[in-house]
Amino acid sequence: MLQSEISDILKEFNLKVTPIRTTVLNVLVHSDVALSHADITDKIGDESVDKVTLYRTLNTFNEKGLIHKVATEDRNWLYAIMLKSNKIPVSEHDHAHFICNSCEKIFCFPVSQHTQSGIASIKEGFKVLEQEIRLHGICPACQ
Amino acid sequence: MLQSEISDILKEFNLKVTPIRTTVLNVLVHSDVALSHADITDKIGDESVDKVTLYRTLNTFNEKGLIHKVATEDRNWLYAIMLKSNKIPVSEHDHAHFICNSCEKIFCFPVSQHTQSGIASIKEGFKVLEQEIRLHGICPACQ
DNA sequence: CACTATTTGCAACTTAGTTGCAATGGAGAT
DNA sequence: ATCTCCATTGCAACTAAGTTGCAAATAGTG
Repeated sequence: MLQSEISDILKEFNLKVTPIRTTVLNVLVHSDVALSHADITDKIGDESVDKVTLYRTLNTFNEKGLIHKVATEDRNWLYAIMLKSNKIPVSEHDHAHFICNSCEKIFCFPVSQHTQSGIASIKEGFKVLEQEIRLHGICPACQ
Repeated sequence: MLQSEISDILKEFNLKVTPIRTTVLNVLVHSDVALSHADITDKIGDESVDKVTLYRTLNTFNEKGLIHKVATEDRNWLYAIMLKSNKIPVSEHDHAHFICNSCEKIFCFPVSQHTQSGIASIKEGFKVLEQEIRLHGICPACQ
């Protein structure tokens, strides 16, 4: 993905284009798994980013619907962008997370309407507005 | 539920019967929603329990499969027991959590095999071993 | 270029949860 | 009932993730 496309995404979400935001978004766009604050810090590597700034950047992205947060089993946050095939991020309320028991990576992908409908009326009297499905197992790379 | 039944559950899970465990299990058994460490401390009230002991008690219960932990959106742990109709706890890998957007209570209930099957093969190459479904919405009491 | 609102960096703080260790106590054996 | 051993408990100090306040820097607009 070109640098200009990263900028375009930021502009589309009404965010000022800054070096940090570009760097962070770039990392997220090129990852197929959800990343923690520490993962992102590592990936950025050299030109170290202040931890507070990174938290704020991620929270801003999340508030604008550009990425979303997943709380892990060990009570950390993971952050992931969801891109449609055309590389434009979509904000999605209904999605699934697959957590690999072996490598502990978290994969994130949308869930079909068809799969959702089966769950929608689980219990009398509970009005379901959005949902997340967490799957634990073994990812293709670890099998 | 009688005090002797609480003891029986502990024994059944190979846990020594102690006053603290009895108290904590009693609180969990009588709650229809998942409780945080702080919730449990509050419910116990007077005869204050050391926070470390409570964490250890909850983790022990969790390891033995007597209760299970849910990570909340605000990165706290909630703890819940799952009872079958006959009031014997079941250790269940596949279950759903319903989080009320209004009162923020978390309800926990098993998911039918039928509902599960729809999700099991979401993505090629991912071997699903267990799953959790999170539903966000409005609980009956808040409608 | 100049101006303003937003973003960034630093230091200090908060809070959930953990670790180490000594004291206590449950429950099976005698 | 008492002894003994090992699991459990309580306390203090610690860790680590994430937040807050504030001053300095900077994007974007005219």
